[in-house]
Amino acid sequence: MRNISDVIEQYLKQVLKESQAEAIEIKRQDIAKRFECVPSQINYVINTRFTVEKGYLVESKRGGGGYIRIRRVILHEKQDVLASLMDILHDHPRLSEQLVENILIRLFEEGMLSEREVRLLYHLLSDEALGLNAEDRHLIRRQQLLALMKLLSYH
Amino acid sequence: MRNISDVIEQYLKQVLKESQAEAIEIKRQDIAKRFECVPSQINYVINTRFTVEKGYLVESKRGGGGYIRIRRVILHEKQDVLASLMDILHDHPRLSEQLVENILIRLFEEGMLSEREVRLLYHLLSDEALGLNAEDRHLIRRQQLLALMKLLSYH
DNA sequence: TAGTCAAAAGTCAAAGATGGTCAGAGGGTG
DNA sequence: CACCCTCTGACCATCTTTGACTTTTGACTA
Repeated sequence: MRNISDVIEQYLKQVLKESQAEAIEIKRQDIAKRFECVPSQINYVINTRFTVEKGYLVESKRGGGGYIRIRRVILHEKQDVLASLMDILHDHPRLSEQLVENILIRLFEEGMLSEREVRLLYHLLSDEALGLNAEDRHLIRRQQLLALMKLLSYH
Repeated sequence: MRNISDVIEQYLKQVLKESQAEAIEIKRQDIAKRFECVPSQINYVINTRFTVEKGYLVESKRGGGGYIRIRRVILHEKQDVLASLMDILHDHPRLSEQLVENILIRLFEEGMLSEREVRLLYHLLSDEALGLNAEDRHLIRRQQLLALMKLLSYH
């Protein structure tokens, strides 16, 4: 194998497969020692090989008893819908309440959000909830909608 | 289990559950001995795991016959839960990710949010979604949580 | 009754244990 | 040669553990 990142990637995927479970927990330090590399190499591998788009979810905790947990997830069938909605976000510098509503309703129609979830999210993203700093409202909405879509992109 | 704090947390919750009662009384020293740690470790566990927003109340007495009493707060009215959580929002100028998570989980435990809704909201309110403007993060979180609770109070 | 003492529990800050980030150096490939 | 991926290390953030010092309380004593 060409480089250590590929080796570590294969190793982690192997462990994940053998464990039968949908998730594994590792200690960054341990893996780094095993492959004789610096700890941040592990972050590099994770950031480049275990992304959401590739079907992985990573959580971690610092401090004593810390860990990195890698979870295998199944991607949602409607990636195309999400992609097109993200294009829309990209095309609109201003994310008005109206636009947010349209996007949420679209997600509902595609079966990706329940009616209650739409109501809930719309309420949180409303002008009223977000407050007066009109500039930032559009920014926050964009970021939160992106976070939403990232979450919806897998089961 | 990863670290002693988690172990002690589990132990106390187990005792609480088995006792049937809504409160248990422990001796700090005894618990510390049982888990071979310093007594102040118990305070750490209590301060980080048995917080008000998680639905626990802790009282204690020093001196001879001293004790620590941990009580699971059971509120029967949704309005009471929401009111107490709003008090908590009010008491915390900084709304960390951790606090937000605790509050959302509490709402789940009280039957006011589904698990999926918790995940959804948690992602929208995470540091990652809100971006680096640490100043405003706390403000946005407060406003959106208040909006959420207002919506939930209509039911 | 007031004072003293020992037995709890509380506080807090430092040390320890992890993981995260980022920018720059290093290397391989078209 | 240019560019993109990889690797490294210094510095940062967060959570846990520890211990010295403080406060509170009740019992015993003068």
